[in-house]
Amino acid sequence: MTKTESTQHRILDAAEQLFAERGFAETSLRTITTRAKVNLASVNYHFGSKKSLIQAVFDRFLQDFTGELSVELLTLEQMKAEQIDAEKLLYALINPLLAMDKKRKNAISIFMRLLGRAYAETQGHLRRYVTEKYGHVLVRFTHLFQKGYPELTNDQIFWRLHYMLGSLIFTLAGSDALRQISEADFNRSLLVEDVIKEMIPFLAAGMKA
Amino acid sequence: MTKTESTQHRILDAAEQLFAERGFAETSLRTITTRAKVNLASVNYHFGSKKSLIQAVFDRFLQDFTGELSVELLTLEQMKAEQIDAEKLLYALINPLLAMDKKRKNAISIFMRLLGRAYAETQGHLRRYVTEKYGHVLVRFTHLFQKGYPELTNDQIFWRLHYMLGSLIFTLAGSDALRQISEADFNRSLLVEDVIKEMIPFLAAGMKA
DNA sequence: TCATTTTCCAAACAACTGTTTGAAACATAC
DNA sequence: GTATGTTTCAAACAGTTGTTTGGAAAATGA
Repeated sequence: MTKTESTQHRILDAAEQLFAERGFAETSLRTITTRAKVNLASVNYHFGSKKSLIQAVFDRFLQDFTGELSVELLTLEQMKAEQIDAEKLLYALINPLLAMDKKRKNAISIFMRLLGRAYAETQGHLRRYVTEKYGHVLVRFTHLFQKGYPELTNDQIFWRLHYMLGSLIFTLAGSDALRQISEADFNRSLLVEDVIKEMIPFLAAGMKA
Repeated sequence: MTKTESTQHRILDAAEQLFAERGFAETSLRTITTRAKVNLASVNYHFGSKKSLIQAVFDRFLQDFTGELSVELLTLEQMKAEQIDAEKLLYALINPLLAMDKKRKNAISIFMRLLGRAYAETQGHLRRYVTEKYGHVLVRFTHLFQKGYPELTNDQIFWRLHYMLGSLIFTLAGSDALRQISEADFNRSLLVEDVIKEMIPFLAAGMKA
């Protein structure tokens, strides 16, 4: 148990945490390799470059997430249009997230932060990489949304999807910090799952509006 | 007309645009001073440091925004509880934004990008600076929300406010890019105002849920 | 006009960045 | 054992970063 992990694994673990905390440009390879307790040169040896390391971090998360999301979408795709509603669509996104969080501590927060940073990367390398490699799953989600709510125009679907993602990413990315604020102000503790469950009615109401 | 602006003004203009586009760490002082057509040393001369320059950029935006927001809140604060609803609260935020956008081109997109980046700054220097200096306006907004919807718990108010901000910031920060996607996919042009008006029913429904 | 303060500017500074190198250490197979 | 391929490591590389410096230029006030 807790065997010494491989160098690549250790680098990925340290990198994803530091990238989520500080951002890509603000995290130097020396910080990563120090935390991972590996030699500086091993990043370039195993991953080629810092850019490739960033992509590798995303790949590990997104393969896991999109895999589970695809299963959720498959069951929804077999339903009739009347059976599809906003809540079911939301849970198709949230269930894979919660599953990730069970396997790895703070996975949701880290993952959402990374997504937020990828989105902020307006120069777009990373955003393009992510959408080109994993965009097809989002397209399937969009089609289910249209199927469940045929009275909405394509534009409305498109934008409401982004409003929803905005709430999700923004809130869950900051859930650590926000939870602390909430605990200080209202003197009660909150779990990520509680925060998410609080979101469902808000988002569902908006999607149906 | 179009007199040569002061050095500080030119630096602020170049900086806010570049910070919004690329981020703080990704934007060097040399890039800023080149675009502003001023000497490199003038940033440290006029602002002291890069960090102070970032704060100055935020100050210029936030003084403008919170000033106008405060006026909107004042009229709401004179209303009876029954008159306050989600739509009015949303317009209290949105009207100052639209006013800014009229004065300065793409101001909404730039402003929201900056806010998103400040929020992502989890180390927190900037976030703390912003909340400490301008947080009281947000507190007034929260109180109005509570007044209008007394059936909601403090927790619900707190979180729904953040869901709303997430949608707003996320969507409007990327509105340039998203508008392009939307125009390509659905072959119709959109204005920022249209995007915002699309958001109102979504957000209002969620807040009332 | 002269004296004083403010602003500008080219050059240099030390610190840090991602990446490369070549040899050492290790592992694997024969 | 030797030979072969893989992985680690300290050191150095060239480039970029924010900041400082000291003198020139401009502006200000008497």
